[in-house]
Amino acid sequence: MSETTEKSLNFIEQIIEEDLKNGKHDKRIHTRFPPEPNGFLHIGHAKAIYVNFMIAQKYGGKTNLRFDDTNPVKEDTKYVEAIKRDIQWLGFEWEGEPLYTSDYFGKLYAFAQDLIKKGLAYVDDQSAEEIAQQKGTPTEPGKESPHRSRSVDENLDLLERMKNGEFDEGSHVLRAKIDMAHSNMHMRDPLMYRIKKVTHHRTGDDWCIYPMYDFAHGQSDSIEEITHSLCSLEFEVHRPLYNWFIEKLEIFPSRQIEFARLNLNFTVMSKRKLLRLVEENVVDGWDDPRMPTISALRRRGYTPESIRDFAERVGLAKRNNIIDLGLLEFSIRDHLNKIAPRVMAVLRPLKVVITNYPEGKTEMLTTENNPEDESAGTRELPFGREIYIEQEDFMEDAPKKFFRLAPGKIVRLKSAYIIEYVDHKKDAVGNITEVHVKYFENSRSGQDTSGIKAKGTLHWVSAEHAQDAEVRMYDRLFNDEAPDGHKGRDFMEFLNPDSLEIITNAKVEPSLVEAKEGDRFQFQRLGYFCVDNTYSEPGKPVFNRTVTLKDAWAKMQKR
RNA sequence: UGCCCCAUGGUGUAAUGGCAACACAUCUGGUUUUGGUCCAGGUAUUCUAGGUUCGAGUCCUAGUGGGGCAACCA
Repeated sequence: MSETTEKSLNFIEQIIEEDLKNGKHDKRIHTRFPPEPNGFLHIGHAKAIYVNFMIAQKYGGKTNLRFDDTNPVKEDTKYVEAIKRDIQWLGFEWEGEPLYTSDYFGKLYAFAQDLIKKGLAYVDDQSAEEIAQQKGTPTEPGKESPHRSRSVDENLDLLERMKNGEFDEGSHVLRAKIDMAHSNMHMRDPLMYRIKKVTHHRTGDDWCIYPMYDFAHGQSDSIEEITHSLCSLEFEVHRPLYNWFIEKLEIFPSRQIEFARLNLNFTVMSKRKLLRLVEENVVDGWDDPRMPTISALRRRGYTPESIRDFAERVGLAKRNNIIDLGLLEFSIRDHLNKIAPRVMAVLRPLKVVITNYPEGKTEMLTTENNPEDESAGTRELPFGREIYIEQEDFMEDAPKKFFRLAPGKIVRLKSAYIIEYVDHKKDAVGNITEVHVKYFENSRSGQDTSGIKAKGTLHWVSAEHAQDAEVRMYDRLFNDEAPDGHKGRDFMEFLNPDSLEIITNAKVEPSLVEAKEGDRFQFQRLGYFCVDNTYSEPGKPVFNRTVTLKDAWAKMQKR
């Protein structure tokens, strides 16, 4: 037996294990993920998806995918497709076919009739304004509607006529009869149905009335016999109403449990704000790699594994939280470090001439594809008299701790030779245009007999063989930790003007020309990059920077 | 000034009345043909005040602080 360090349970797992112990629901566990198809899924949803699917998986249960489509004004089939794709990409499989709240419109209508018959619901023909006014405030009780005590038959008839489209939008609603003085605002005769003469993406024009969230969600859970209905903290105050409907309708008692949603610093997460970024063309669309959406993370080069790992690491509790973006970056670096092939790419090329290397000679050098993974094998890299190195890897006046190329310095070219500075040239305005070095012939990688110790190692590409490539350097969209956390200031004020830098003349090793959409690489010493799925063309890949490498040198320079 | 929820290092999450720990971040050092990875180590934590108890981060009360609730949205 191996020693397994027992991982402690989160509060939902504790509830579930208690239920299991008590034999509740015949020890069955069934969760659901209930998105409204009115926008794209983001990293916050990824956590909710992870929580729902992993908890069911852990206890041998099932997870439904249910589209909460009760408001046809905002919903659309195109979002249904995007949501399904994102969940599958994350690696989760829902039980059976996707479900829809709209599938239950008939049952919900019957539930409404049932409540009317029990004297627990009534049709109100006041305006939205009047109803809002009578609702009271958190500190003052509300007033009862003058229509509150209509007869069962009259209510039944009015509801029927609402359904049949005999009334205008806004003229009538169905309300639950609970308590207009209740301390919980949601219990003050909440709306159950409103008239909307709008075509629904699935039921078409079958219905003129649509149920409100509170009269749809819990009952849908119940119809599907969901045992544990997990949702975010904001629905905590809805729980008494959720339970009220279930109790009065005498239907399957699903249990709602709330947990804290994910918040990330340096970003915004609300659909409304993300939509604004898209509509005002601040970004390139919902899947712009700077967005926190699942589709953007995918395009940026994040792996499903890394997002699941992140969701695991952020934990699960009821405390409001703001997760450091650095944790997400840790998760993707950690995964990519293990799987991404290392390649040579120079973003800002500086020509280096090896003056003692034979002109016209090309030799092939062997380099490992991934030092973390022996099975990744090796490949050949062409080397010649002229190469490109990174501009920032040469300094005319270098400080002591600069372990790169500079007057008087010796460095190793990764997988190639050790070189020594000889000379450099500048243009009229003082830019360095070319560096001359000499190489040590007996220092070739793998067969180094020179005995020379080089302090630094540089990445490079052969000038003759290098290919031009476009590289998109993405950075955080906002330069403020909480862009939407400043009272009286718009989050757009905190946009990072440098969130995208497009480099069109990067030099990459020849093998990269064949890179395909979605391929991920580590550009040696620079970071992780992947082939963009939108701008790339066959033979002309465009690379997105997923994340930089950790950079101790940059950190040192800041100090 | 009503109701509900929450409070543990910088950020998250554990400790289920019995030695406050883990991850990320941060700092030192080592290894290294990536200033990456890896390895070793350090800094740093129970909101306040009472109470219960042999013993409280944990239970109780009050306070303080944070969040949520008054859409014909979900």
